Amino acid sequence: MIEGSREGHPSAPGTRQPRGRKRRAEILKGARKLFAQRGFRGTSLAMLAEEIGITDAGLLYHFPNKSALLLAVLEETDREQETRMAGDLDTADANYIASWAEFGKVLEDDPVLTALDVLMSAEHLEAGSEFNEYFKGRYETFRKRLVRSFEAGRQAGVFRQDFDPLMEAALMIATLDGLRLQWLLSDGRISMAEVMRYFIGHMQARILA
Amino acid sequence: MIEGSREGHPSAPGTRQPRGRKRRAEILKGARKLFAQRGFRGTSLAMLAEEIGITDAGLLYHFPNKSALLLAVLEETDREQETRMAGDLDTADANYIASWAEFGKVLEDDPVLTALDVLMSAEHLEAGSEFNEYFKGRYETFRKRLVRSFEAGRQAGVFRQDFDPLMEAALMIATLDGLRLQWLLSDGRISMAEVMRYFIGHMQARILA
DNA sequence: ATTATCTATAGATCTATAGATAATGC
DNA sequence: ATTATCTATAGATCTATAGATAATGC
Repeated sequence: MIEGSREGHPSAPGTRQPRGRKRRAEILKGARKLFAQRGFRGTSLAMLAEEIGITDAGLLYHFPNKSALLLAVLEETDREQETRMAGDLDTADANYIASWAEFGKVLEDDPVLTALDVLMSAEHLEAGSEFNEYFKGRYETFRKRLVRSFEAGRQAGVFRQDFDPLMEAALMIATLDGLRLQWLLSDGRISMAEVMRYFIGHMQARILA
Repeated sequence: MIEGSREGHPSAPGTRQPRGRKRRAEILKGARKLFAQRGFRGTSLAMLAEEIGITDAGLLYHFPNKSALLLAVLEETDREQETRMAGDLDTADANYIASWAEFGKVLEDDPVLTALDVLMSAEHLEAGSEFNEYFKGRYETFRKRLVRSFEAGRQAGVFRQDFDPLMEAALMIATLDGLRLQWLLSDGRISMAEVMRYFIGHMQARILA
């Protein structure tokens, strides 16, 4: 359904020469920033081009249209988040839980990415809209990985038998997501890092064997 | 800073005759729906006018511009939420906490309003943007009311002495906010009502005396 | 007589394309 | 020779206003 990232066979435009690759990276960085500040719909190609110091037609040489650009931004941030949170998601023991306590801090350290995620998810809530499936899938995947972690920890005897992994996963994700909004709308006075540590502390009390 | 809701002295246009008042209400309802589906920036006056069965110029007789329309929508939803959650916020004892457990259910019962809140908050995250202060203020107010509830319950001896009201308030709001997104992006498979009850159950265990 | 709505349109975007030009790599 | 970028512009919006007309209330 979502097209545009991988072209035919010859490598995508803007990736063949160093100059092009560099410009492409600048475009992605600028897009991430403006989409995070003003949303996908609130950012025009002209605004973005000006931010980068290029014309909008120049920009469209690199990405065939605005949607393809957003897709590329999302693919890039996905890769980053994957490497950042890598091991923390796919196994679980007492140490991993401790690392979950730092997820709030991780988000605070990249405010642009945090705002981007909040805004892009919200702008694509509508069923059937172009990126809706993408965001639904991302939630599903993330939640499933957490659930598997909880189950693994339970089988390893690190966690108790009588808790509901899906419930805990949904709650943990909700906490993290909700904190983003509150952090962004309180000039940072509500600390994601702090509240997340508090939350995970109590989660440990609930589920550790 | 935000203008447009209250006009000069003669009552606002569209409120003087029954026909006008009815149309005005239809506009607000349509705006709520479309803003919730496609965002403020994603909704054009023409789209909205068509939804209602009027022309965009006709619409602008009732609200001088798009911002004034959003402001009116927000004022209306504020009033509704205030009456709905009325007593539940300004005192706290064991019963009130039980009513907090139903906040998830309350949000599930009005999906349009829930999506509207998520989308409008996200679209106005940027410091200095037209409605940013409005959303910041709303969070601040809500959080303060909860903190006061917690403190009142503590002084009444219903709650323990050794918990942090601000932390619990921030966490409770984050949970509710995060659940909205997860609920909306899971076709309702993650139930706000259910997870919120679970959360409040454990909160009670933490803070009840 | 006043209030509500419409037609028509200005003027400012916005996305995207065509075709020309400049920069790079062989 | 190929890749990257620009100029110019089409065509589709978008918000908002001016001025005309229709509906309502006295």
